[in-house]
Amino acid sequence: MRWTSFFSPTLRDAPADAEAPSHKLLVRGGFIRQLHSGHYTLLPLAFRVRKKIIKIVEEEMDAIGGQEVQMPTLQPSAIWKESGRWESMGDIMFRLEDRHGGEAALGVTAEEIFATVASEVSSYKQLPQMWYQIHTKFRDEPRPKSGLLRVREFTMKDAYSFDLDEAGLDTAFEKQHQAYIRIFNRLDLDAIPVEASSGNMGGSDSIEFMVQAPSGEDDVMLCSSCGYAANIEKAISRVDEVVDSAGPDAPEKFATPGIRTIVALVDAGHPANEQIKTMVFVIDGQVTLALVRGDHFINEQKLADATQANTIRQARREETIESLGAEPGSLGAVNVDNIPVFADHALQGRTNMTTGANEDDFHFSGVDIARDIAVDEWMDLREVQDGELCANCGANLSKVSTIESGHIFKLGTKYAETFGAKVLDAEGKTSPIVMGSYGIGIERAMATIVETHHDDNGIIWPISVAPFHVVITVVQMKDDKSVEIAEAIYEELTNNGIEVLLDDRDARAGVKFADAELIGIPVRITVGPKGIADGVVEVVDRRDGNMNSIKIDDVVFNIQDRIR
RNA sequence: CGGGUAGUGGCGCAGGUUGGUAGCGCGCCUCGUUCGGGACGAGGAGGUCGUGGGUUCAAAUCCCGCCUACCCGACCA
Repeated sequence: MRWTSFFSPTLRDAPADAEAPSHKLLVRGGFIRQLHSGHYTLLPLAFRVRKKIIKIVEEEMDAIGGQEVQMPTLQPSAIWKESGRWESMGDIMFRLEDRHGGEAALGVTAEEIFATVASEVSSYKQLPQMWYQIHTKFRDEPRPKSGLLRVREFTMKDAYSFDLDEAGLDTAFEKQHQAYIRIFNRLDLDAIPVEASSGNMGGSDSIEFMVQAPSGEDDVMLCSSCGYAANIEKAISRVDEVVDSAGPDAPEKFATPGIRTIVALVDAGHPANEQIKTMVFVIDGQVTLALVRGDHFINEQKLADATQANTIRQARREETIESLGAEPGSLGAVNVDNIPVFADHALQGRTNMTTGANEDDFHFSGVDIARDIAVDEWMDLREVQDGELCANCGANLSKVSTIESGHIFKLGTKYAETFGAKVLDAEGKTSPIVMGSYGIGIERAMATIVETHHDDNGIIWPISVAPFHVVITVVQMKDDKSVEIAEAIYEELTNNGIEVLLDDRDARAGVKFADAELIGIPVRITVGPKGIADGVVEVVDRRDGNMNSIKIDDVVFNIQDRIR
């Protein structure tokens, strides 16, 4: 490709509203342009990178027996209603009506459709199966941001496995896990597999592949000593024990005028770890209390997971007042029996604690949880904090910000049962197919690579996904000899299957160098009169800037060697 | 959804409080001189000032509504 006929509108300045490095560089480099919030046009450069990522993903999926298919993106509401996710997907789903008033949605993910197709499998002899597609997904994110990192329309590789039993699922899951490791290696992404919450996918185990980056939105707890790694929505740690002093025979109400927070109550002589923090949620329409220790923090996803909630939100002030009779700040679970109460494990067996009295400006002290609070269920609700101790080995946990690059789920039989995907086993018994689901966001992977592969001058693509392998910079377009040699090298490299961008623009060398570095081509060949006089061209490595003078006759071999 | 900021040529911005018919840098086009790290000179092209309404002789500027984008939050009970 010749630069003069290639569309790559580079900019000197990044748009003012870009924040993340990948956002700035992809816009500046002429890879992408925004159409509106969360929707981007992929220009030729980005499209080339996307294609390469897709190819790698396809090769690794095919290598573990994946069969590529394509499902419709416009989907009828019926299948989503059957699985219950027409409700539980909530506002994330783009919904629309056709001319007959039929409800439909744009695909967010495709478990329902794949399970529907899998209902044609009727014998265990046809299993296992593994199907995947690379297709557009639509998600009406509450807040698209950071260029390609969080968008509303994107390409996703979603794979689905179908097995006779749990053991088969384990095998498929492990194959995917290994394939993911290979994919991220080839993308040069240092992805850490972590234990994760399954969200509203349902199912048991799930593993996320997380890439550390400052612009990441997901927090992960890592143990440097034993390797424990978990999403903060799932992570656990050692809890420091508190020894309670003996309390009274019954809770004692006391006045706390103006005291509305844990901190204020600490100032009044009640240590935070001797308080009960009471939060009010509405879970699937039901007002519910969630309790954690005063110095702990609740993780809402943990509550959602533990209660298998479809929808969960914090209660509005009016709802709180109506159901408990007091304003936030004076809430508690003592004597509450008409509302479900869920409590964090760290509160189990605690006595002589302080909590709100459900009466404005009053609290209880001397609360014995077992005696005074009707806990309906104990669960893990506490969010691990940076620096807490690893539950496995006791070393320090550190909290790192990461980008979720892949997620694999063991789904179990939920979708198969709903959509009648069942087979007869060897004994002639009917059994539901056991499914797994495995996703990678293609454009997010692209942006993540930029997040982790750039310097002050621009992007540094790994060879495996670079839009071109080589850029030939002709320093002096007016120098016929330079042009002639550049053309010859261009032709020979191209004939050898190497992707070359020939910078034949009549621009100053500085401009050409800067653009080549900005768009991040891994290898640059500089052809100019200075080198030609000595019979050489310069070959520069984008990563380290190292420059080698190479004899013109040797340059093709040299390049082949580099990009192998 | 809540809070904040901002919409003026392709990109970055000024102008606005004090209304008078739009400007700067970069980029783009032409010519010339230059030419190994974002050149210089001369001459050009390009803007319904987000949008609808209002006030006024006159609105980018003042007033009201709406739209859009970005940032923070949507845990501190």
